[in-house]
Amino acid sequence: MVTIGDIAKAAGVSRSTASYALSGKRAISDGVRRRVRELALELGYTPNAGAKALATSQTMVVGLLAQFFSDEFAPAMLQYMLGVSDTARALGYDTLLVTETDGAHALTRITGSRMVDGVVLLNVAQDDERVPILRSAPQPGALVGMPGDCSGVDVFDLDFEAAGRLMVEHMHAHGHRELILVSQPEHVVERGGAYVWRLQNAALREARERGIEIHAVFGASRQPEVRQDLHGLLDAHPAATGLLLNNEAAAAALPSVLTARGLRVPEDLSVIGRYSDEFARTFSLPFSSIESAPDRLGEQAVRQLVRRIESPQAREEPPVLRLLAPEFADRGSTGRPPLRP
Amino acid sequence: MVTIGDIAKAAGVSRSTASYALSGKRAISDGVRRRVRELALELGYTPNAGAKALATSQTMVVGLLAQFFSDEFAPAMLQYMLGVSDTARALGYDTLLVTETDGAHALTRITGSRMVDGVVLLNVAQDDERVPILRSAPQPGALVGMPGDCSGVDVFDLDFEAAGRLMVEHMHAHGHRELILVSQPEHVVERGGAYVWRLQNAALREARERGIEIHAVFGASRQPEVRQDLHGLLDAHPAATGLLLNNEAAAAALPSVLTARGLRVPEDLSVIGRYSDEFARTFSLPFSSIESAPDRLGEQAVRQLVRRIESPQAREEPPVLRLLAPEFADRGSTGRPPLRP
DNA sequence: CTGAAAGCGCTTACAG
DNA sequence: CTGAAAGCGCTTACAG
Repeated sequence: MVTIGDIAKAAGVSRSTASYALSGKRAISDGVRRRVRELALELGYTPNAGAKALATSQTMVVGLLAQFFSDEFAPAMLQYMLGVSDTARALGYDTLLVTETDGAHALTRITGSRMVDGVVLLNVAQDDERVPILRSAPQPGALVGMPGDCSGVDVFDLDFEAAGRLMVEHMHAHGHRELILVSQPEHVVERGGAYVWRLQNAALREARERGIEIHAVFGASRQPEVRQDLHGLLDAHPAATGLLLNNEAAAAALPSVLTARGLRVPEDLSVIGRYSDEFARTFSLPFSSIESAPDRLGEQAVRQLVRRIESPQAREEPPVLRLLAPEFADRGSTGRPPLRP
Repeated sequence: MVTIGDIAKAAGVSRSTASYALSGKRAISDGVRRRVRELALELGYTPNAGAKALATSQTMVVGLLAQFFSDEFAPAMLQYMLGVSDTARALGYDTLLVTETDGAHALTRITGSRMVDGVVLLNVAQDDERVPILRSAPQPGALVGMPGDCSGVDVFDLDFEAAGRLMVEHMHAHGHRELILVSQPEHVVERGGAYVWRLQNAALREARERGIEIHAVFGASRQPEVRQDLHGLLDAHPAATGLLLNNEAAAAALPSVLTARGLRVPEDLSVIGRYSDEFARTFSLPFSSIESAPDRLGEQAVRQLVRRIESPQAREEPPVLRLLAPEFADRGSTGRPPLRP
C-alpha cells in the first residue's frame, strides 16, 4: 500500500509538506505542489480512510438505518434509500446501510464506534426506540418520518394531514358524498406508524365539515389478502363513489380488483392514492395520487444532516421539522360520481 | 469520548492489559478481566472503528455496489441488497452501500482508501468495467452475475442456461409446440446483460431439439410500453400456446393484459416466468416461475467473500464459479395447450 | 515556504 | 500474568 510517506520520499519533501500539497491547506511552492500531486497520481495514492478518520474525527460516511417489516410493502422503501445514498454521495459522503432488525442496537454500534458522521433514520415510528439513542449520540441525526417527540433531531415528512384534507376536498369538489379510505394495516399503526392516523383523522374532520361520509378501514399490506379486503369493502359500501388509498399494496392490487368487478375509473368510481410517481410507473397505476416524494424527503434529510455535520454554527441551530406540502399528481382518476338509479 | 485509556486508568491497569482483557487474546487474571469488562460496560466504551481499522487493517465492512439503470426494473434489486446486507451483518460485517452511476470510480475509491475488507458487485455485465478494477484491488471480491472473464473473482449466478432448458422442457411435457419468449429489453443486452443470451440461446437449442417453435423477442422494461409489447406479441402469434418471460416488468404487466384479452391461465395460455417468490407475492403474480433466488445468491456471495477475508488459505484458493440450479415454483400456470378448431 | 514532532485510539510483538 | 513501547497512516499546531 502506498502511503503519504512514500509520496513524500519520492518527492524529496517531508510528510507534512506532502500532506499540505495535497490538501491545499497551506501555501506550498508551485514546483513542490505539482511534483507531489503528479507523484500521488502516478503511484496511485489514496489516503487511508481509517487513518484520516482517526486524525480528523471525520469519516465522510453517513449511516442509513432502514427497517423492513414483513407486513410492510418493501418496494416503496428503495426510493427513500436511493434518495439518501445519491444525495450523500453528491455531497462527498458514502453511505453505511444498516438493515438490522434491531435498529436501536445497530445505531448504538455505529455511532459509538464513530463509523459515521451522522445518521438518517427511515421509517420512523411514533415511539421509536432509535430516536432517544440518536438524540444522545455525539453525531447529528435526521429522520424521515415523524416521531412523537421531535426534540433534538431534524424531522422530514410528508404533511399527511394536509394530504388527508386534500384528498377529501378534491373528492368533494367533484361532488362525491360517500367515500372509502383504506389505510395501512393495523399492525403498522400499532407499531407506531402515526402518519396513518394523521392522514385519517384529518380526512375524517374535513369530511365532517363538508358533510361527507367516510368509511375508514385498515387494509392488508400483502397480496392476496388486500385484494379480498378491497372486494369486501366495495361490497359493503355500494353507495360509496370515491376510494382513497393510504396503502401502497392496496393501490397495486386495485386494477385487477376493478377489472374483476367490471368497474371503470372514473366513470364508476373515483380513486386517489398516496404514493410516489416512480411507484405509479412501476406498478402501472392509472390513479391520481398525492405524491409521497421519497426521493425528495431523503435528499432533504441528508442535506440538512450534512449542514449540521460540516458547520459548527448549524449544529447549534434548533431542530427543524419540515413537512412537505402534498402535491396532487393528476392521472385522471377522479370525476363526477355516477348517477344512481 | 471514552477510550481504552480511560478504561485502563479506571481499572488501574495498562492499556495493553485492558485491550487483552477485552479481546481475550491472551491470558488475563480473572479479577482484572472482570473489572475491565465491567468498567467498559459501565462507561459505555465502544472501540473507535477508525483506530481499530488502522491498527488491524480490518474494517469489518464490506462494500456493496449496486447499479440502477433507468431502463431496468428496480424492485428486483432490493432483494439482492437485503440478501447481502443481512448476511454480512450476521457474519459481523457492516455494509457500505454504493449506488453511484460511475461504479468503476466508486470501486477505486472504496478499495483504494481501505474503507472495506471486500466487495460484492451486483448486476454484473458481460464486459463490466468494475471487474478488472476489483481483480487488481487488494481486497477479495464476489460477483452476483456472470462477467465474460471470471478470473480472479468469485462468481455467483443463476444457471440461466439450465433455466432456459427447464422452461422449454416443461412446456414440451405439457404438449406445447409453439412458444413466445419475452426477454429483457435490448438495452440490457447491449449493456452486457449476458444472462439474457444465456437463457435465450439455451431455450432455442432445447426447442430445436424437441421440434418446438419459439418466437424470441425483447420486451420493454417499463410500463406501459411492455404492456403494448405483450399485446403485440399475442396478436402476432395467435398459434402460440405458451409464454416464457425472462423479464420482470413483463411478468408484472401480464395479468392486466390477460384480463383485457379475456385469456385464462392455463386454459388458454400457459405461462412460466423467471423471478423470485418474493416478487411474485409483491406483484400478486399467479404464474409458475423459475426462482431467481436473489436472497440466496446475495448470501452465498457474502459467505464466500467473508471466507476469503478471514482466512489466508481461503484467499489462495482458485476462484469459484457457482451457478445455482434453477428451481421450478409451481403456481399452476401451465397445462395442456387448448384444442384449436 | 518547509520540517520535525505530537497525537488521534487502537493492537501486538517484546520483555519481564 | 502484566507493562512499556512501537506502530498503523494520517493531520496539524509549533518552530523556524
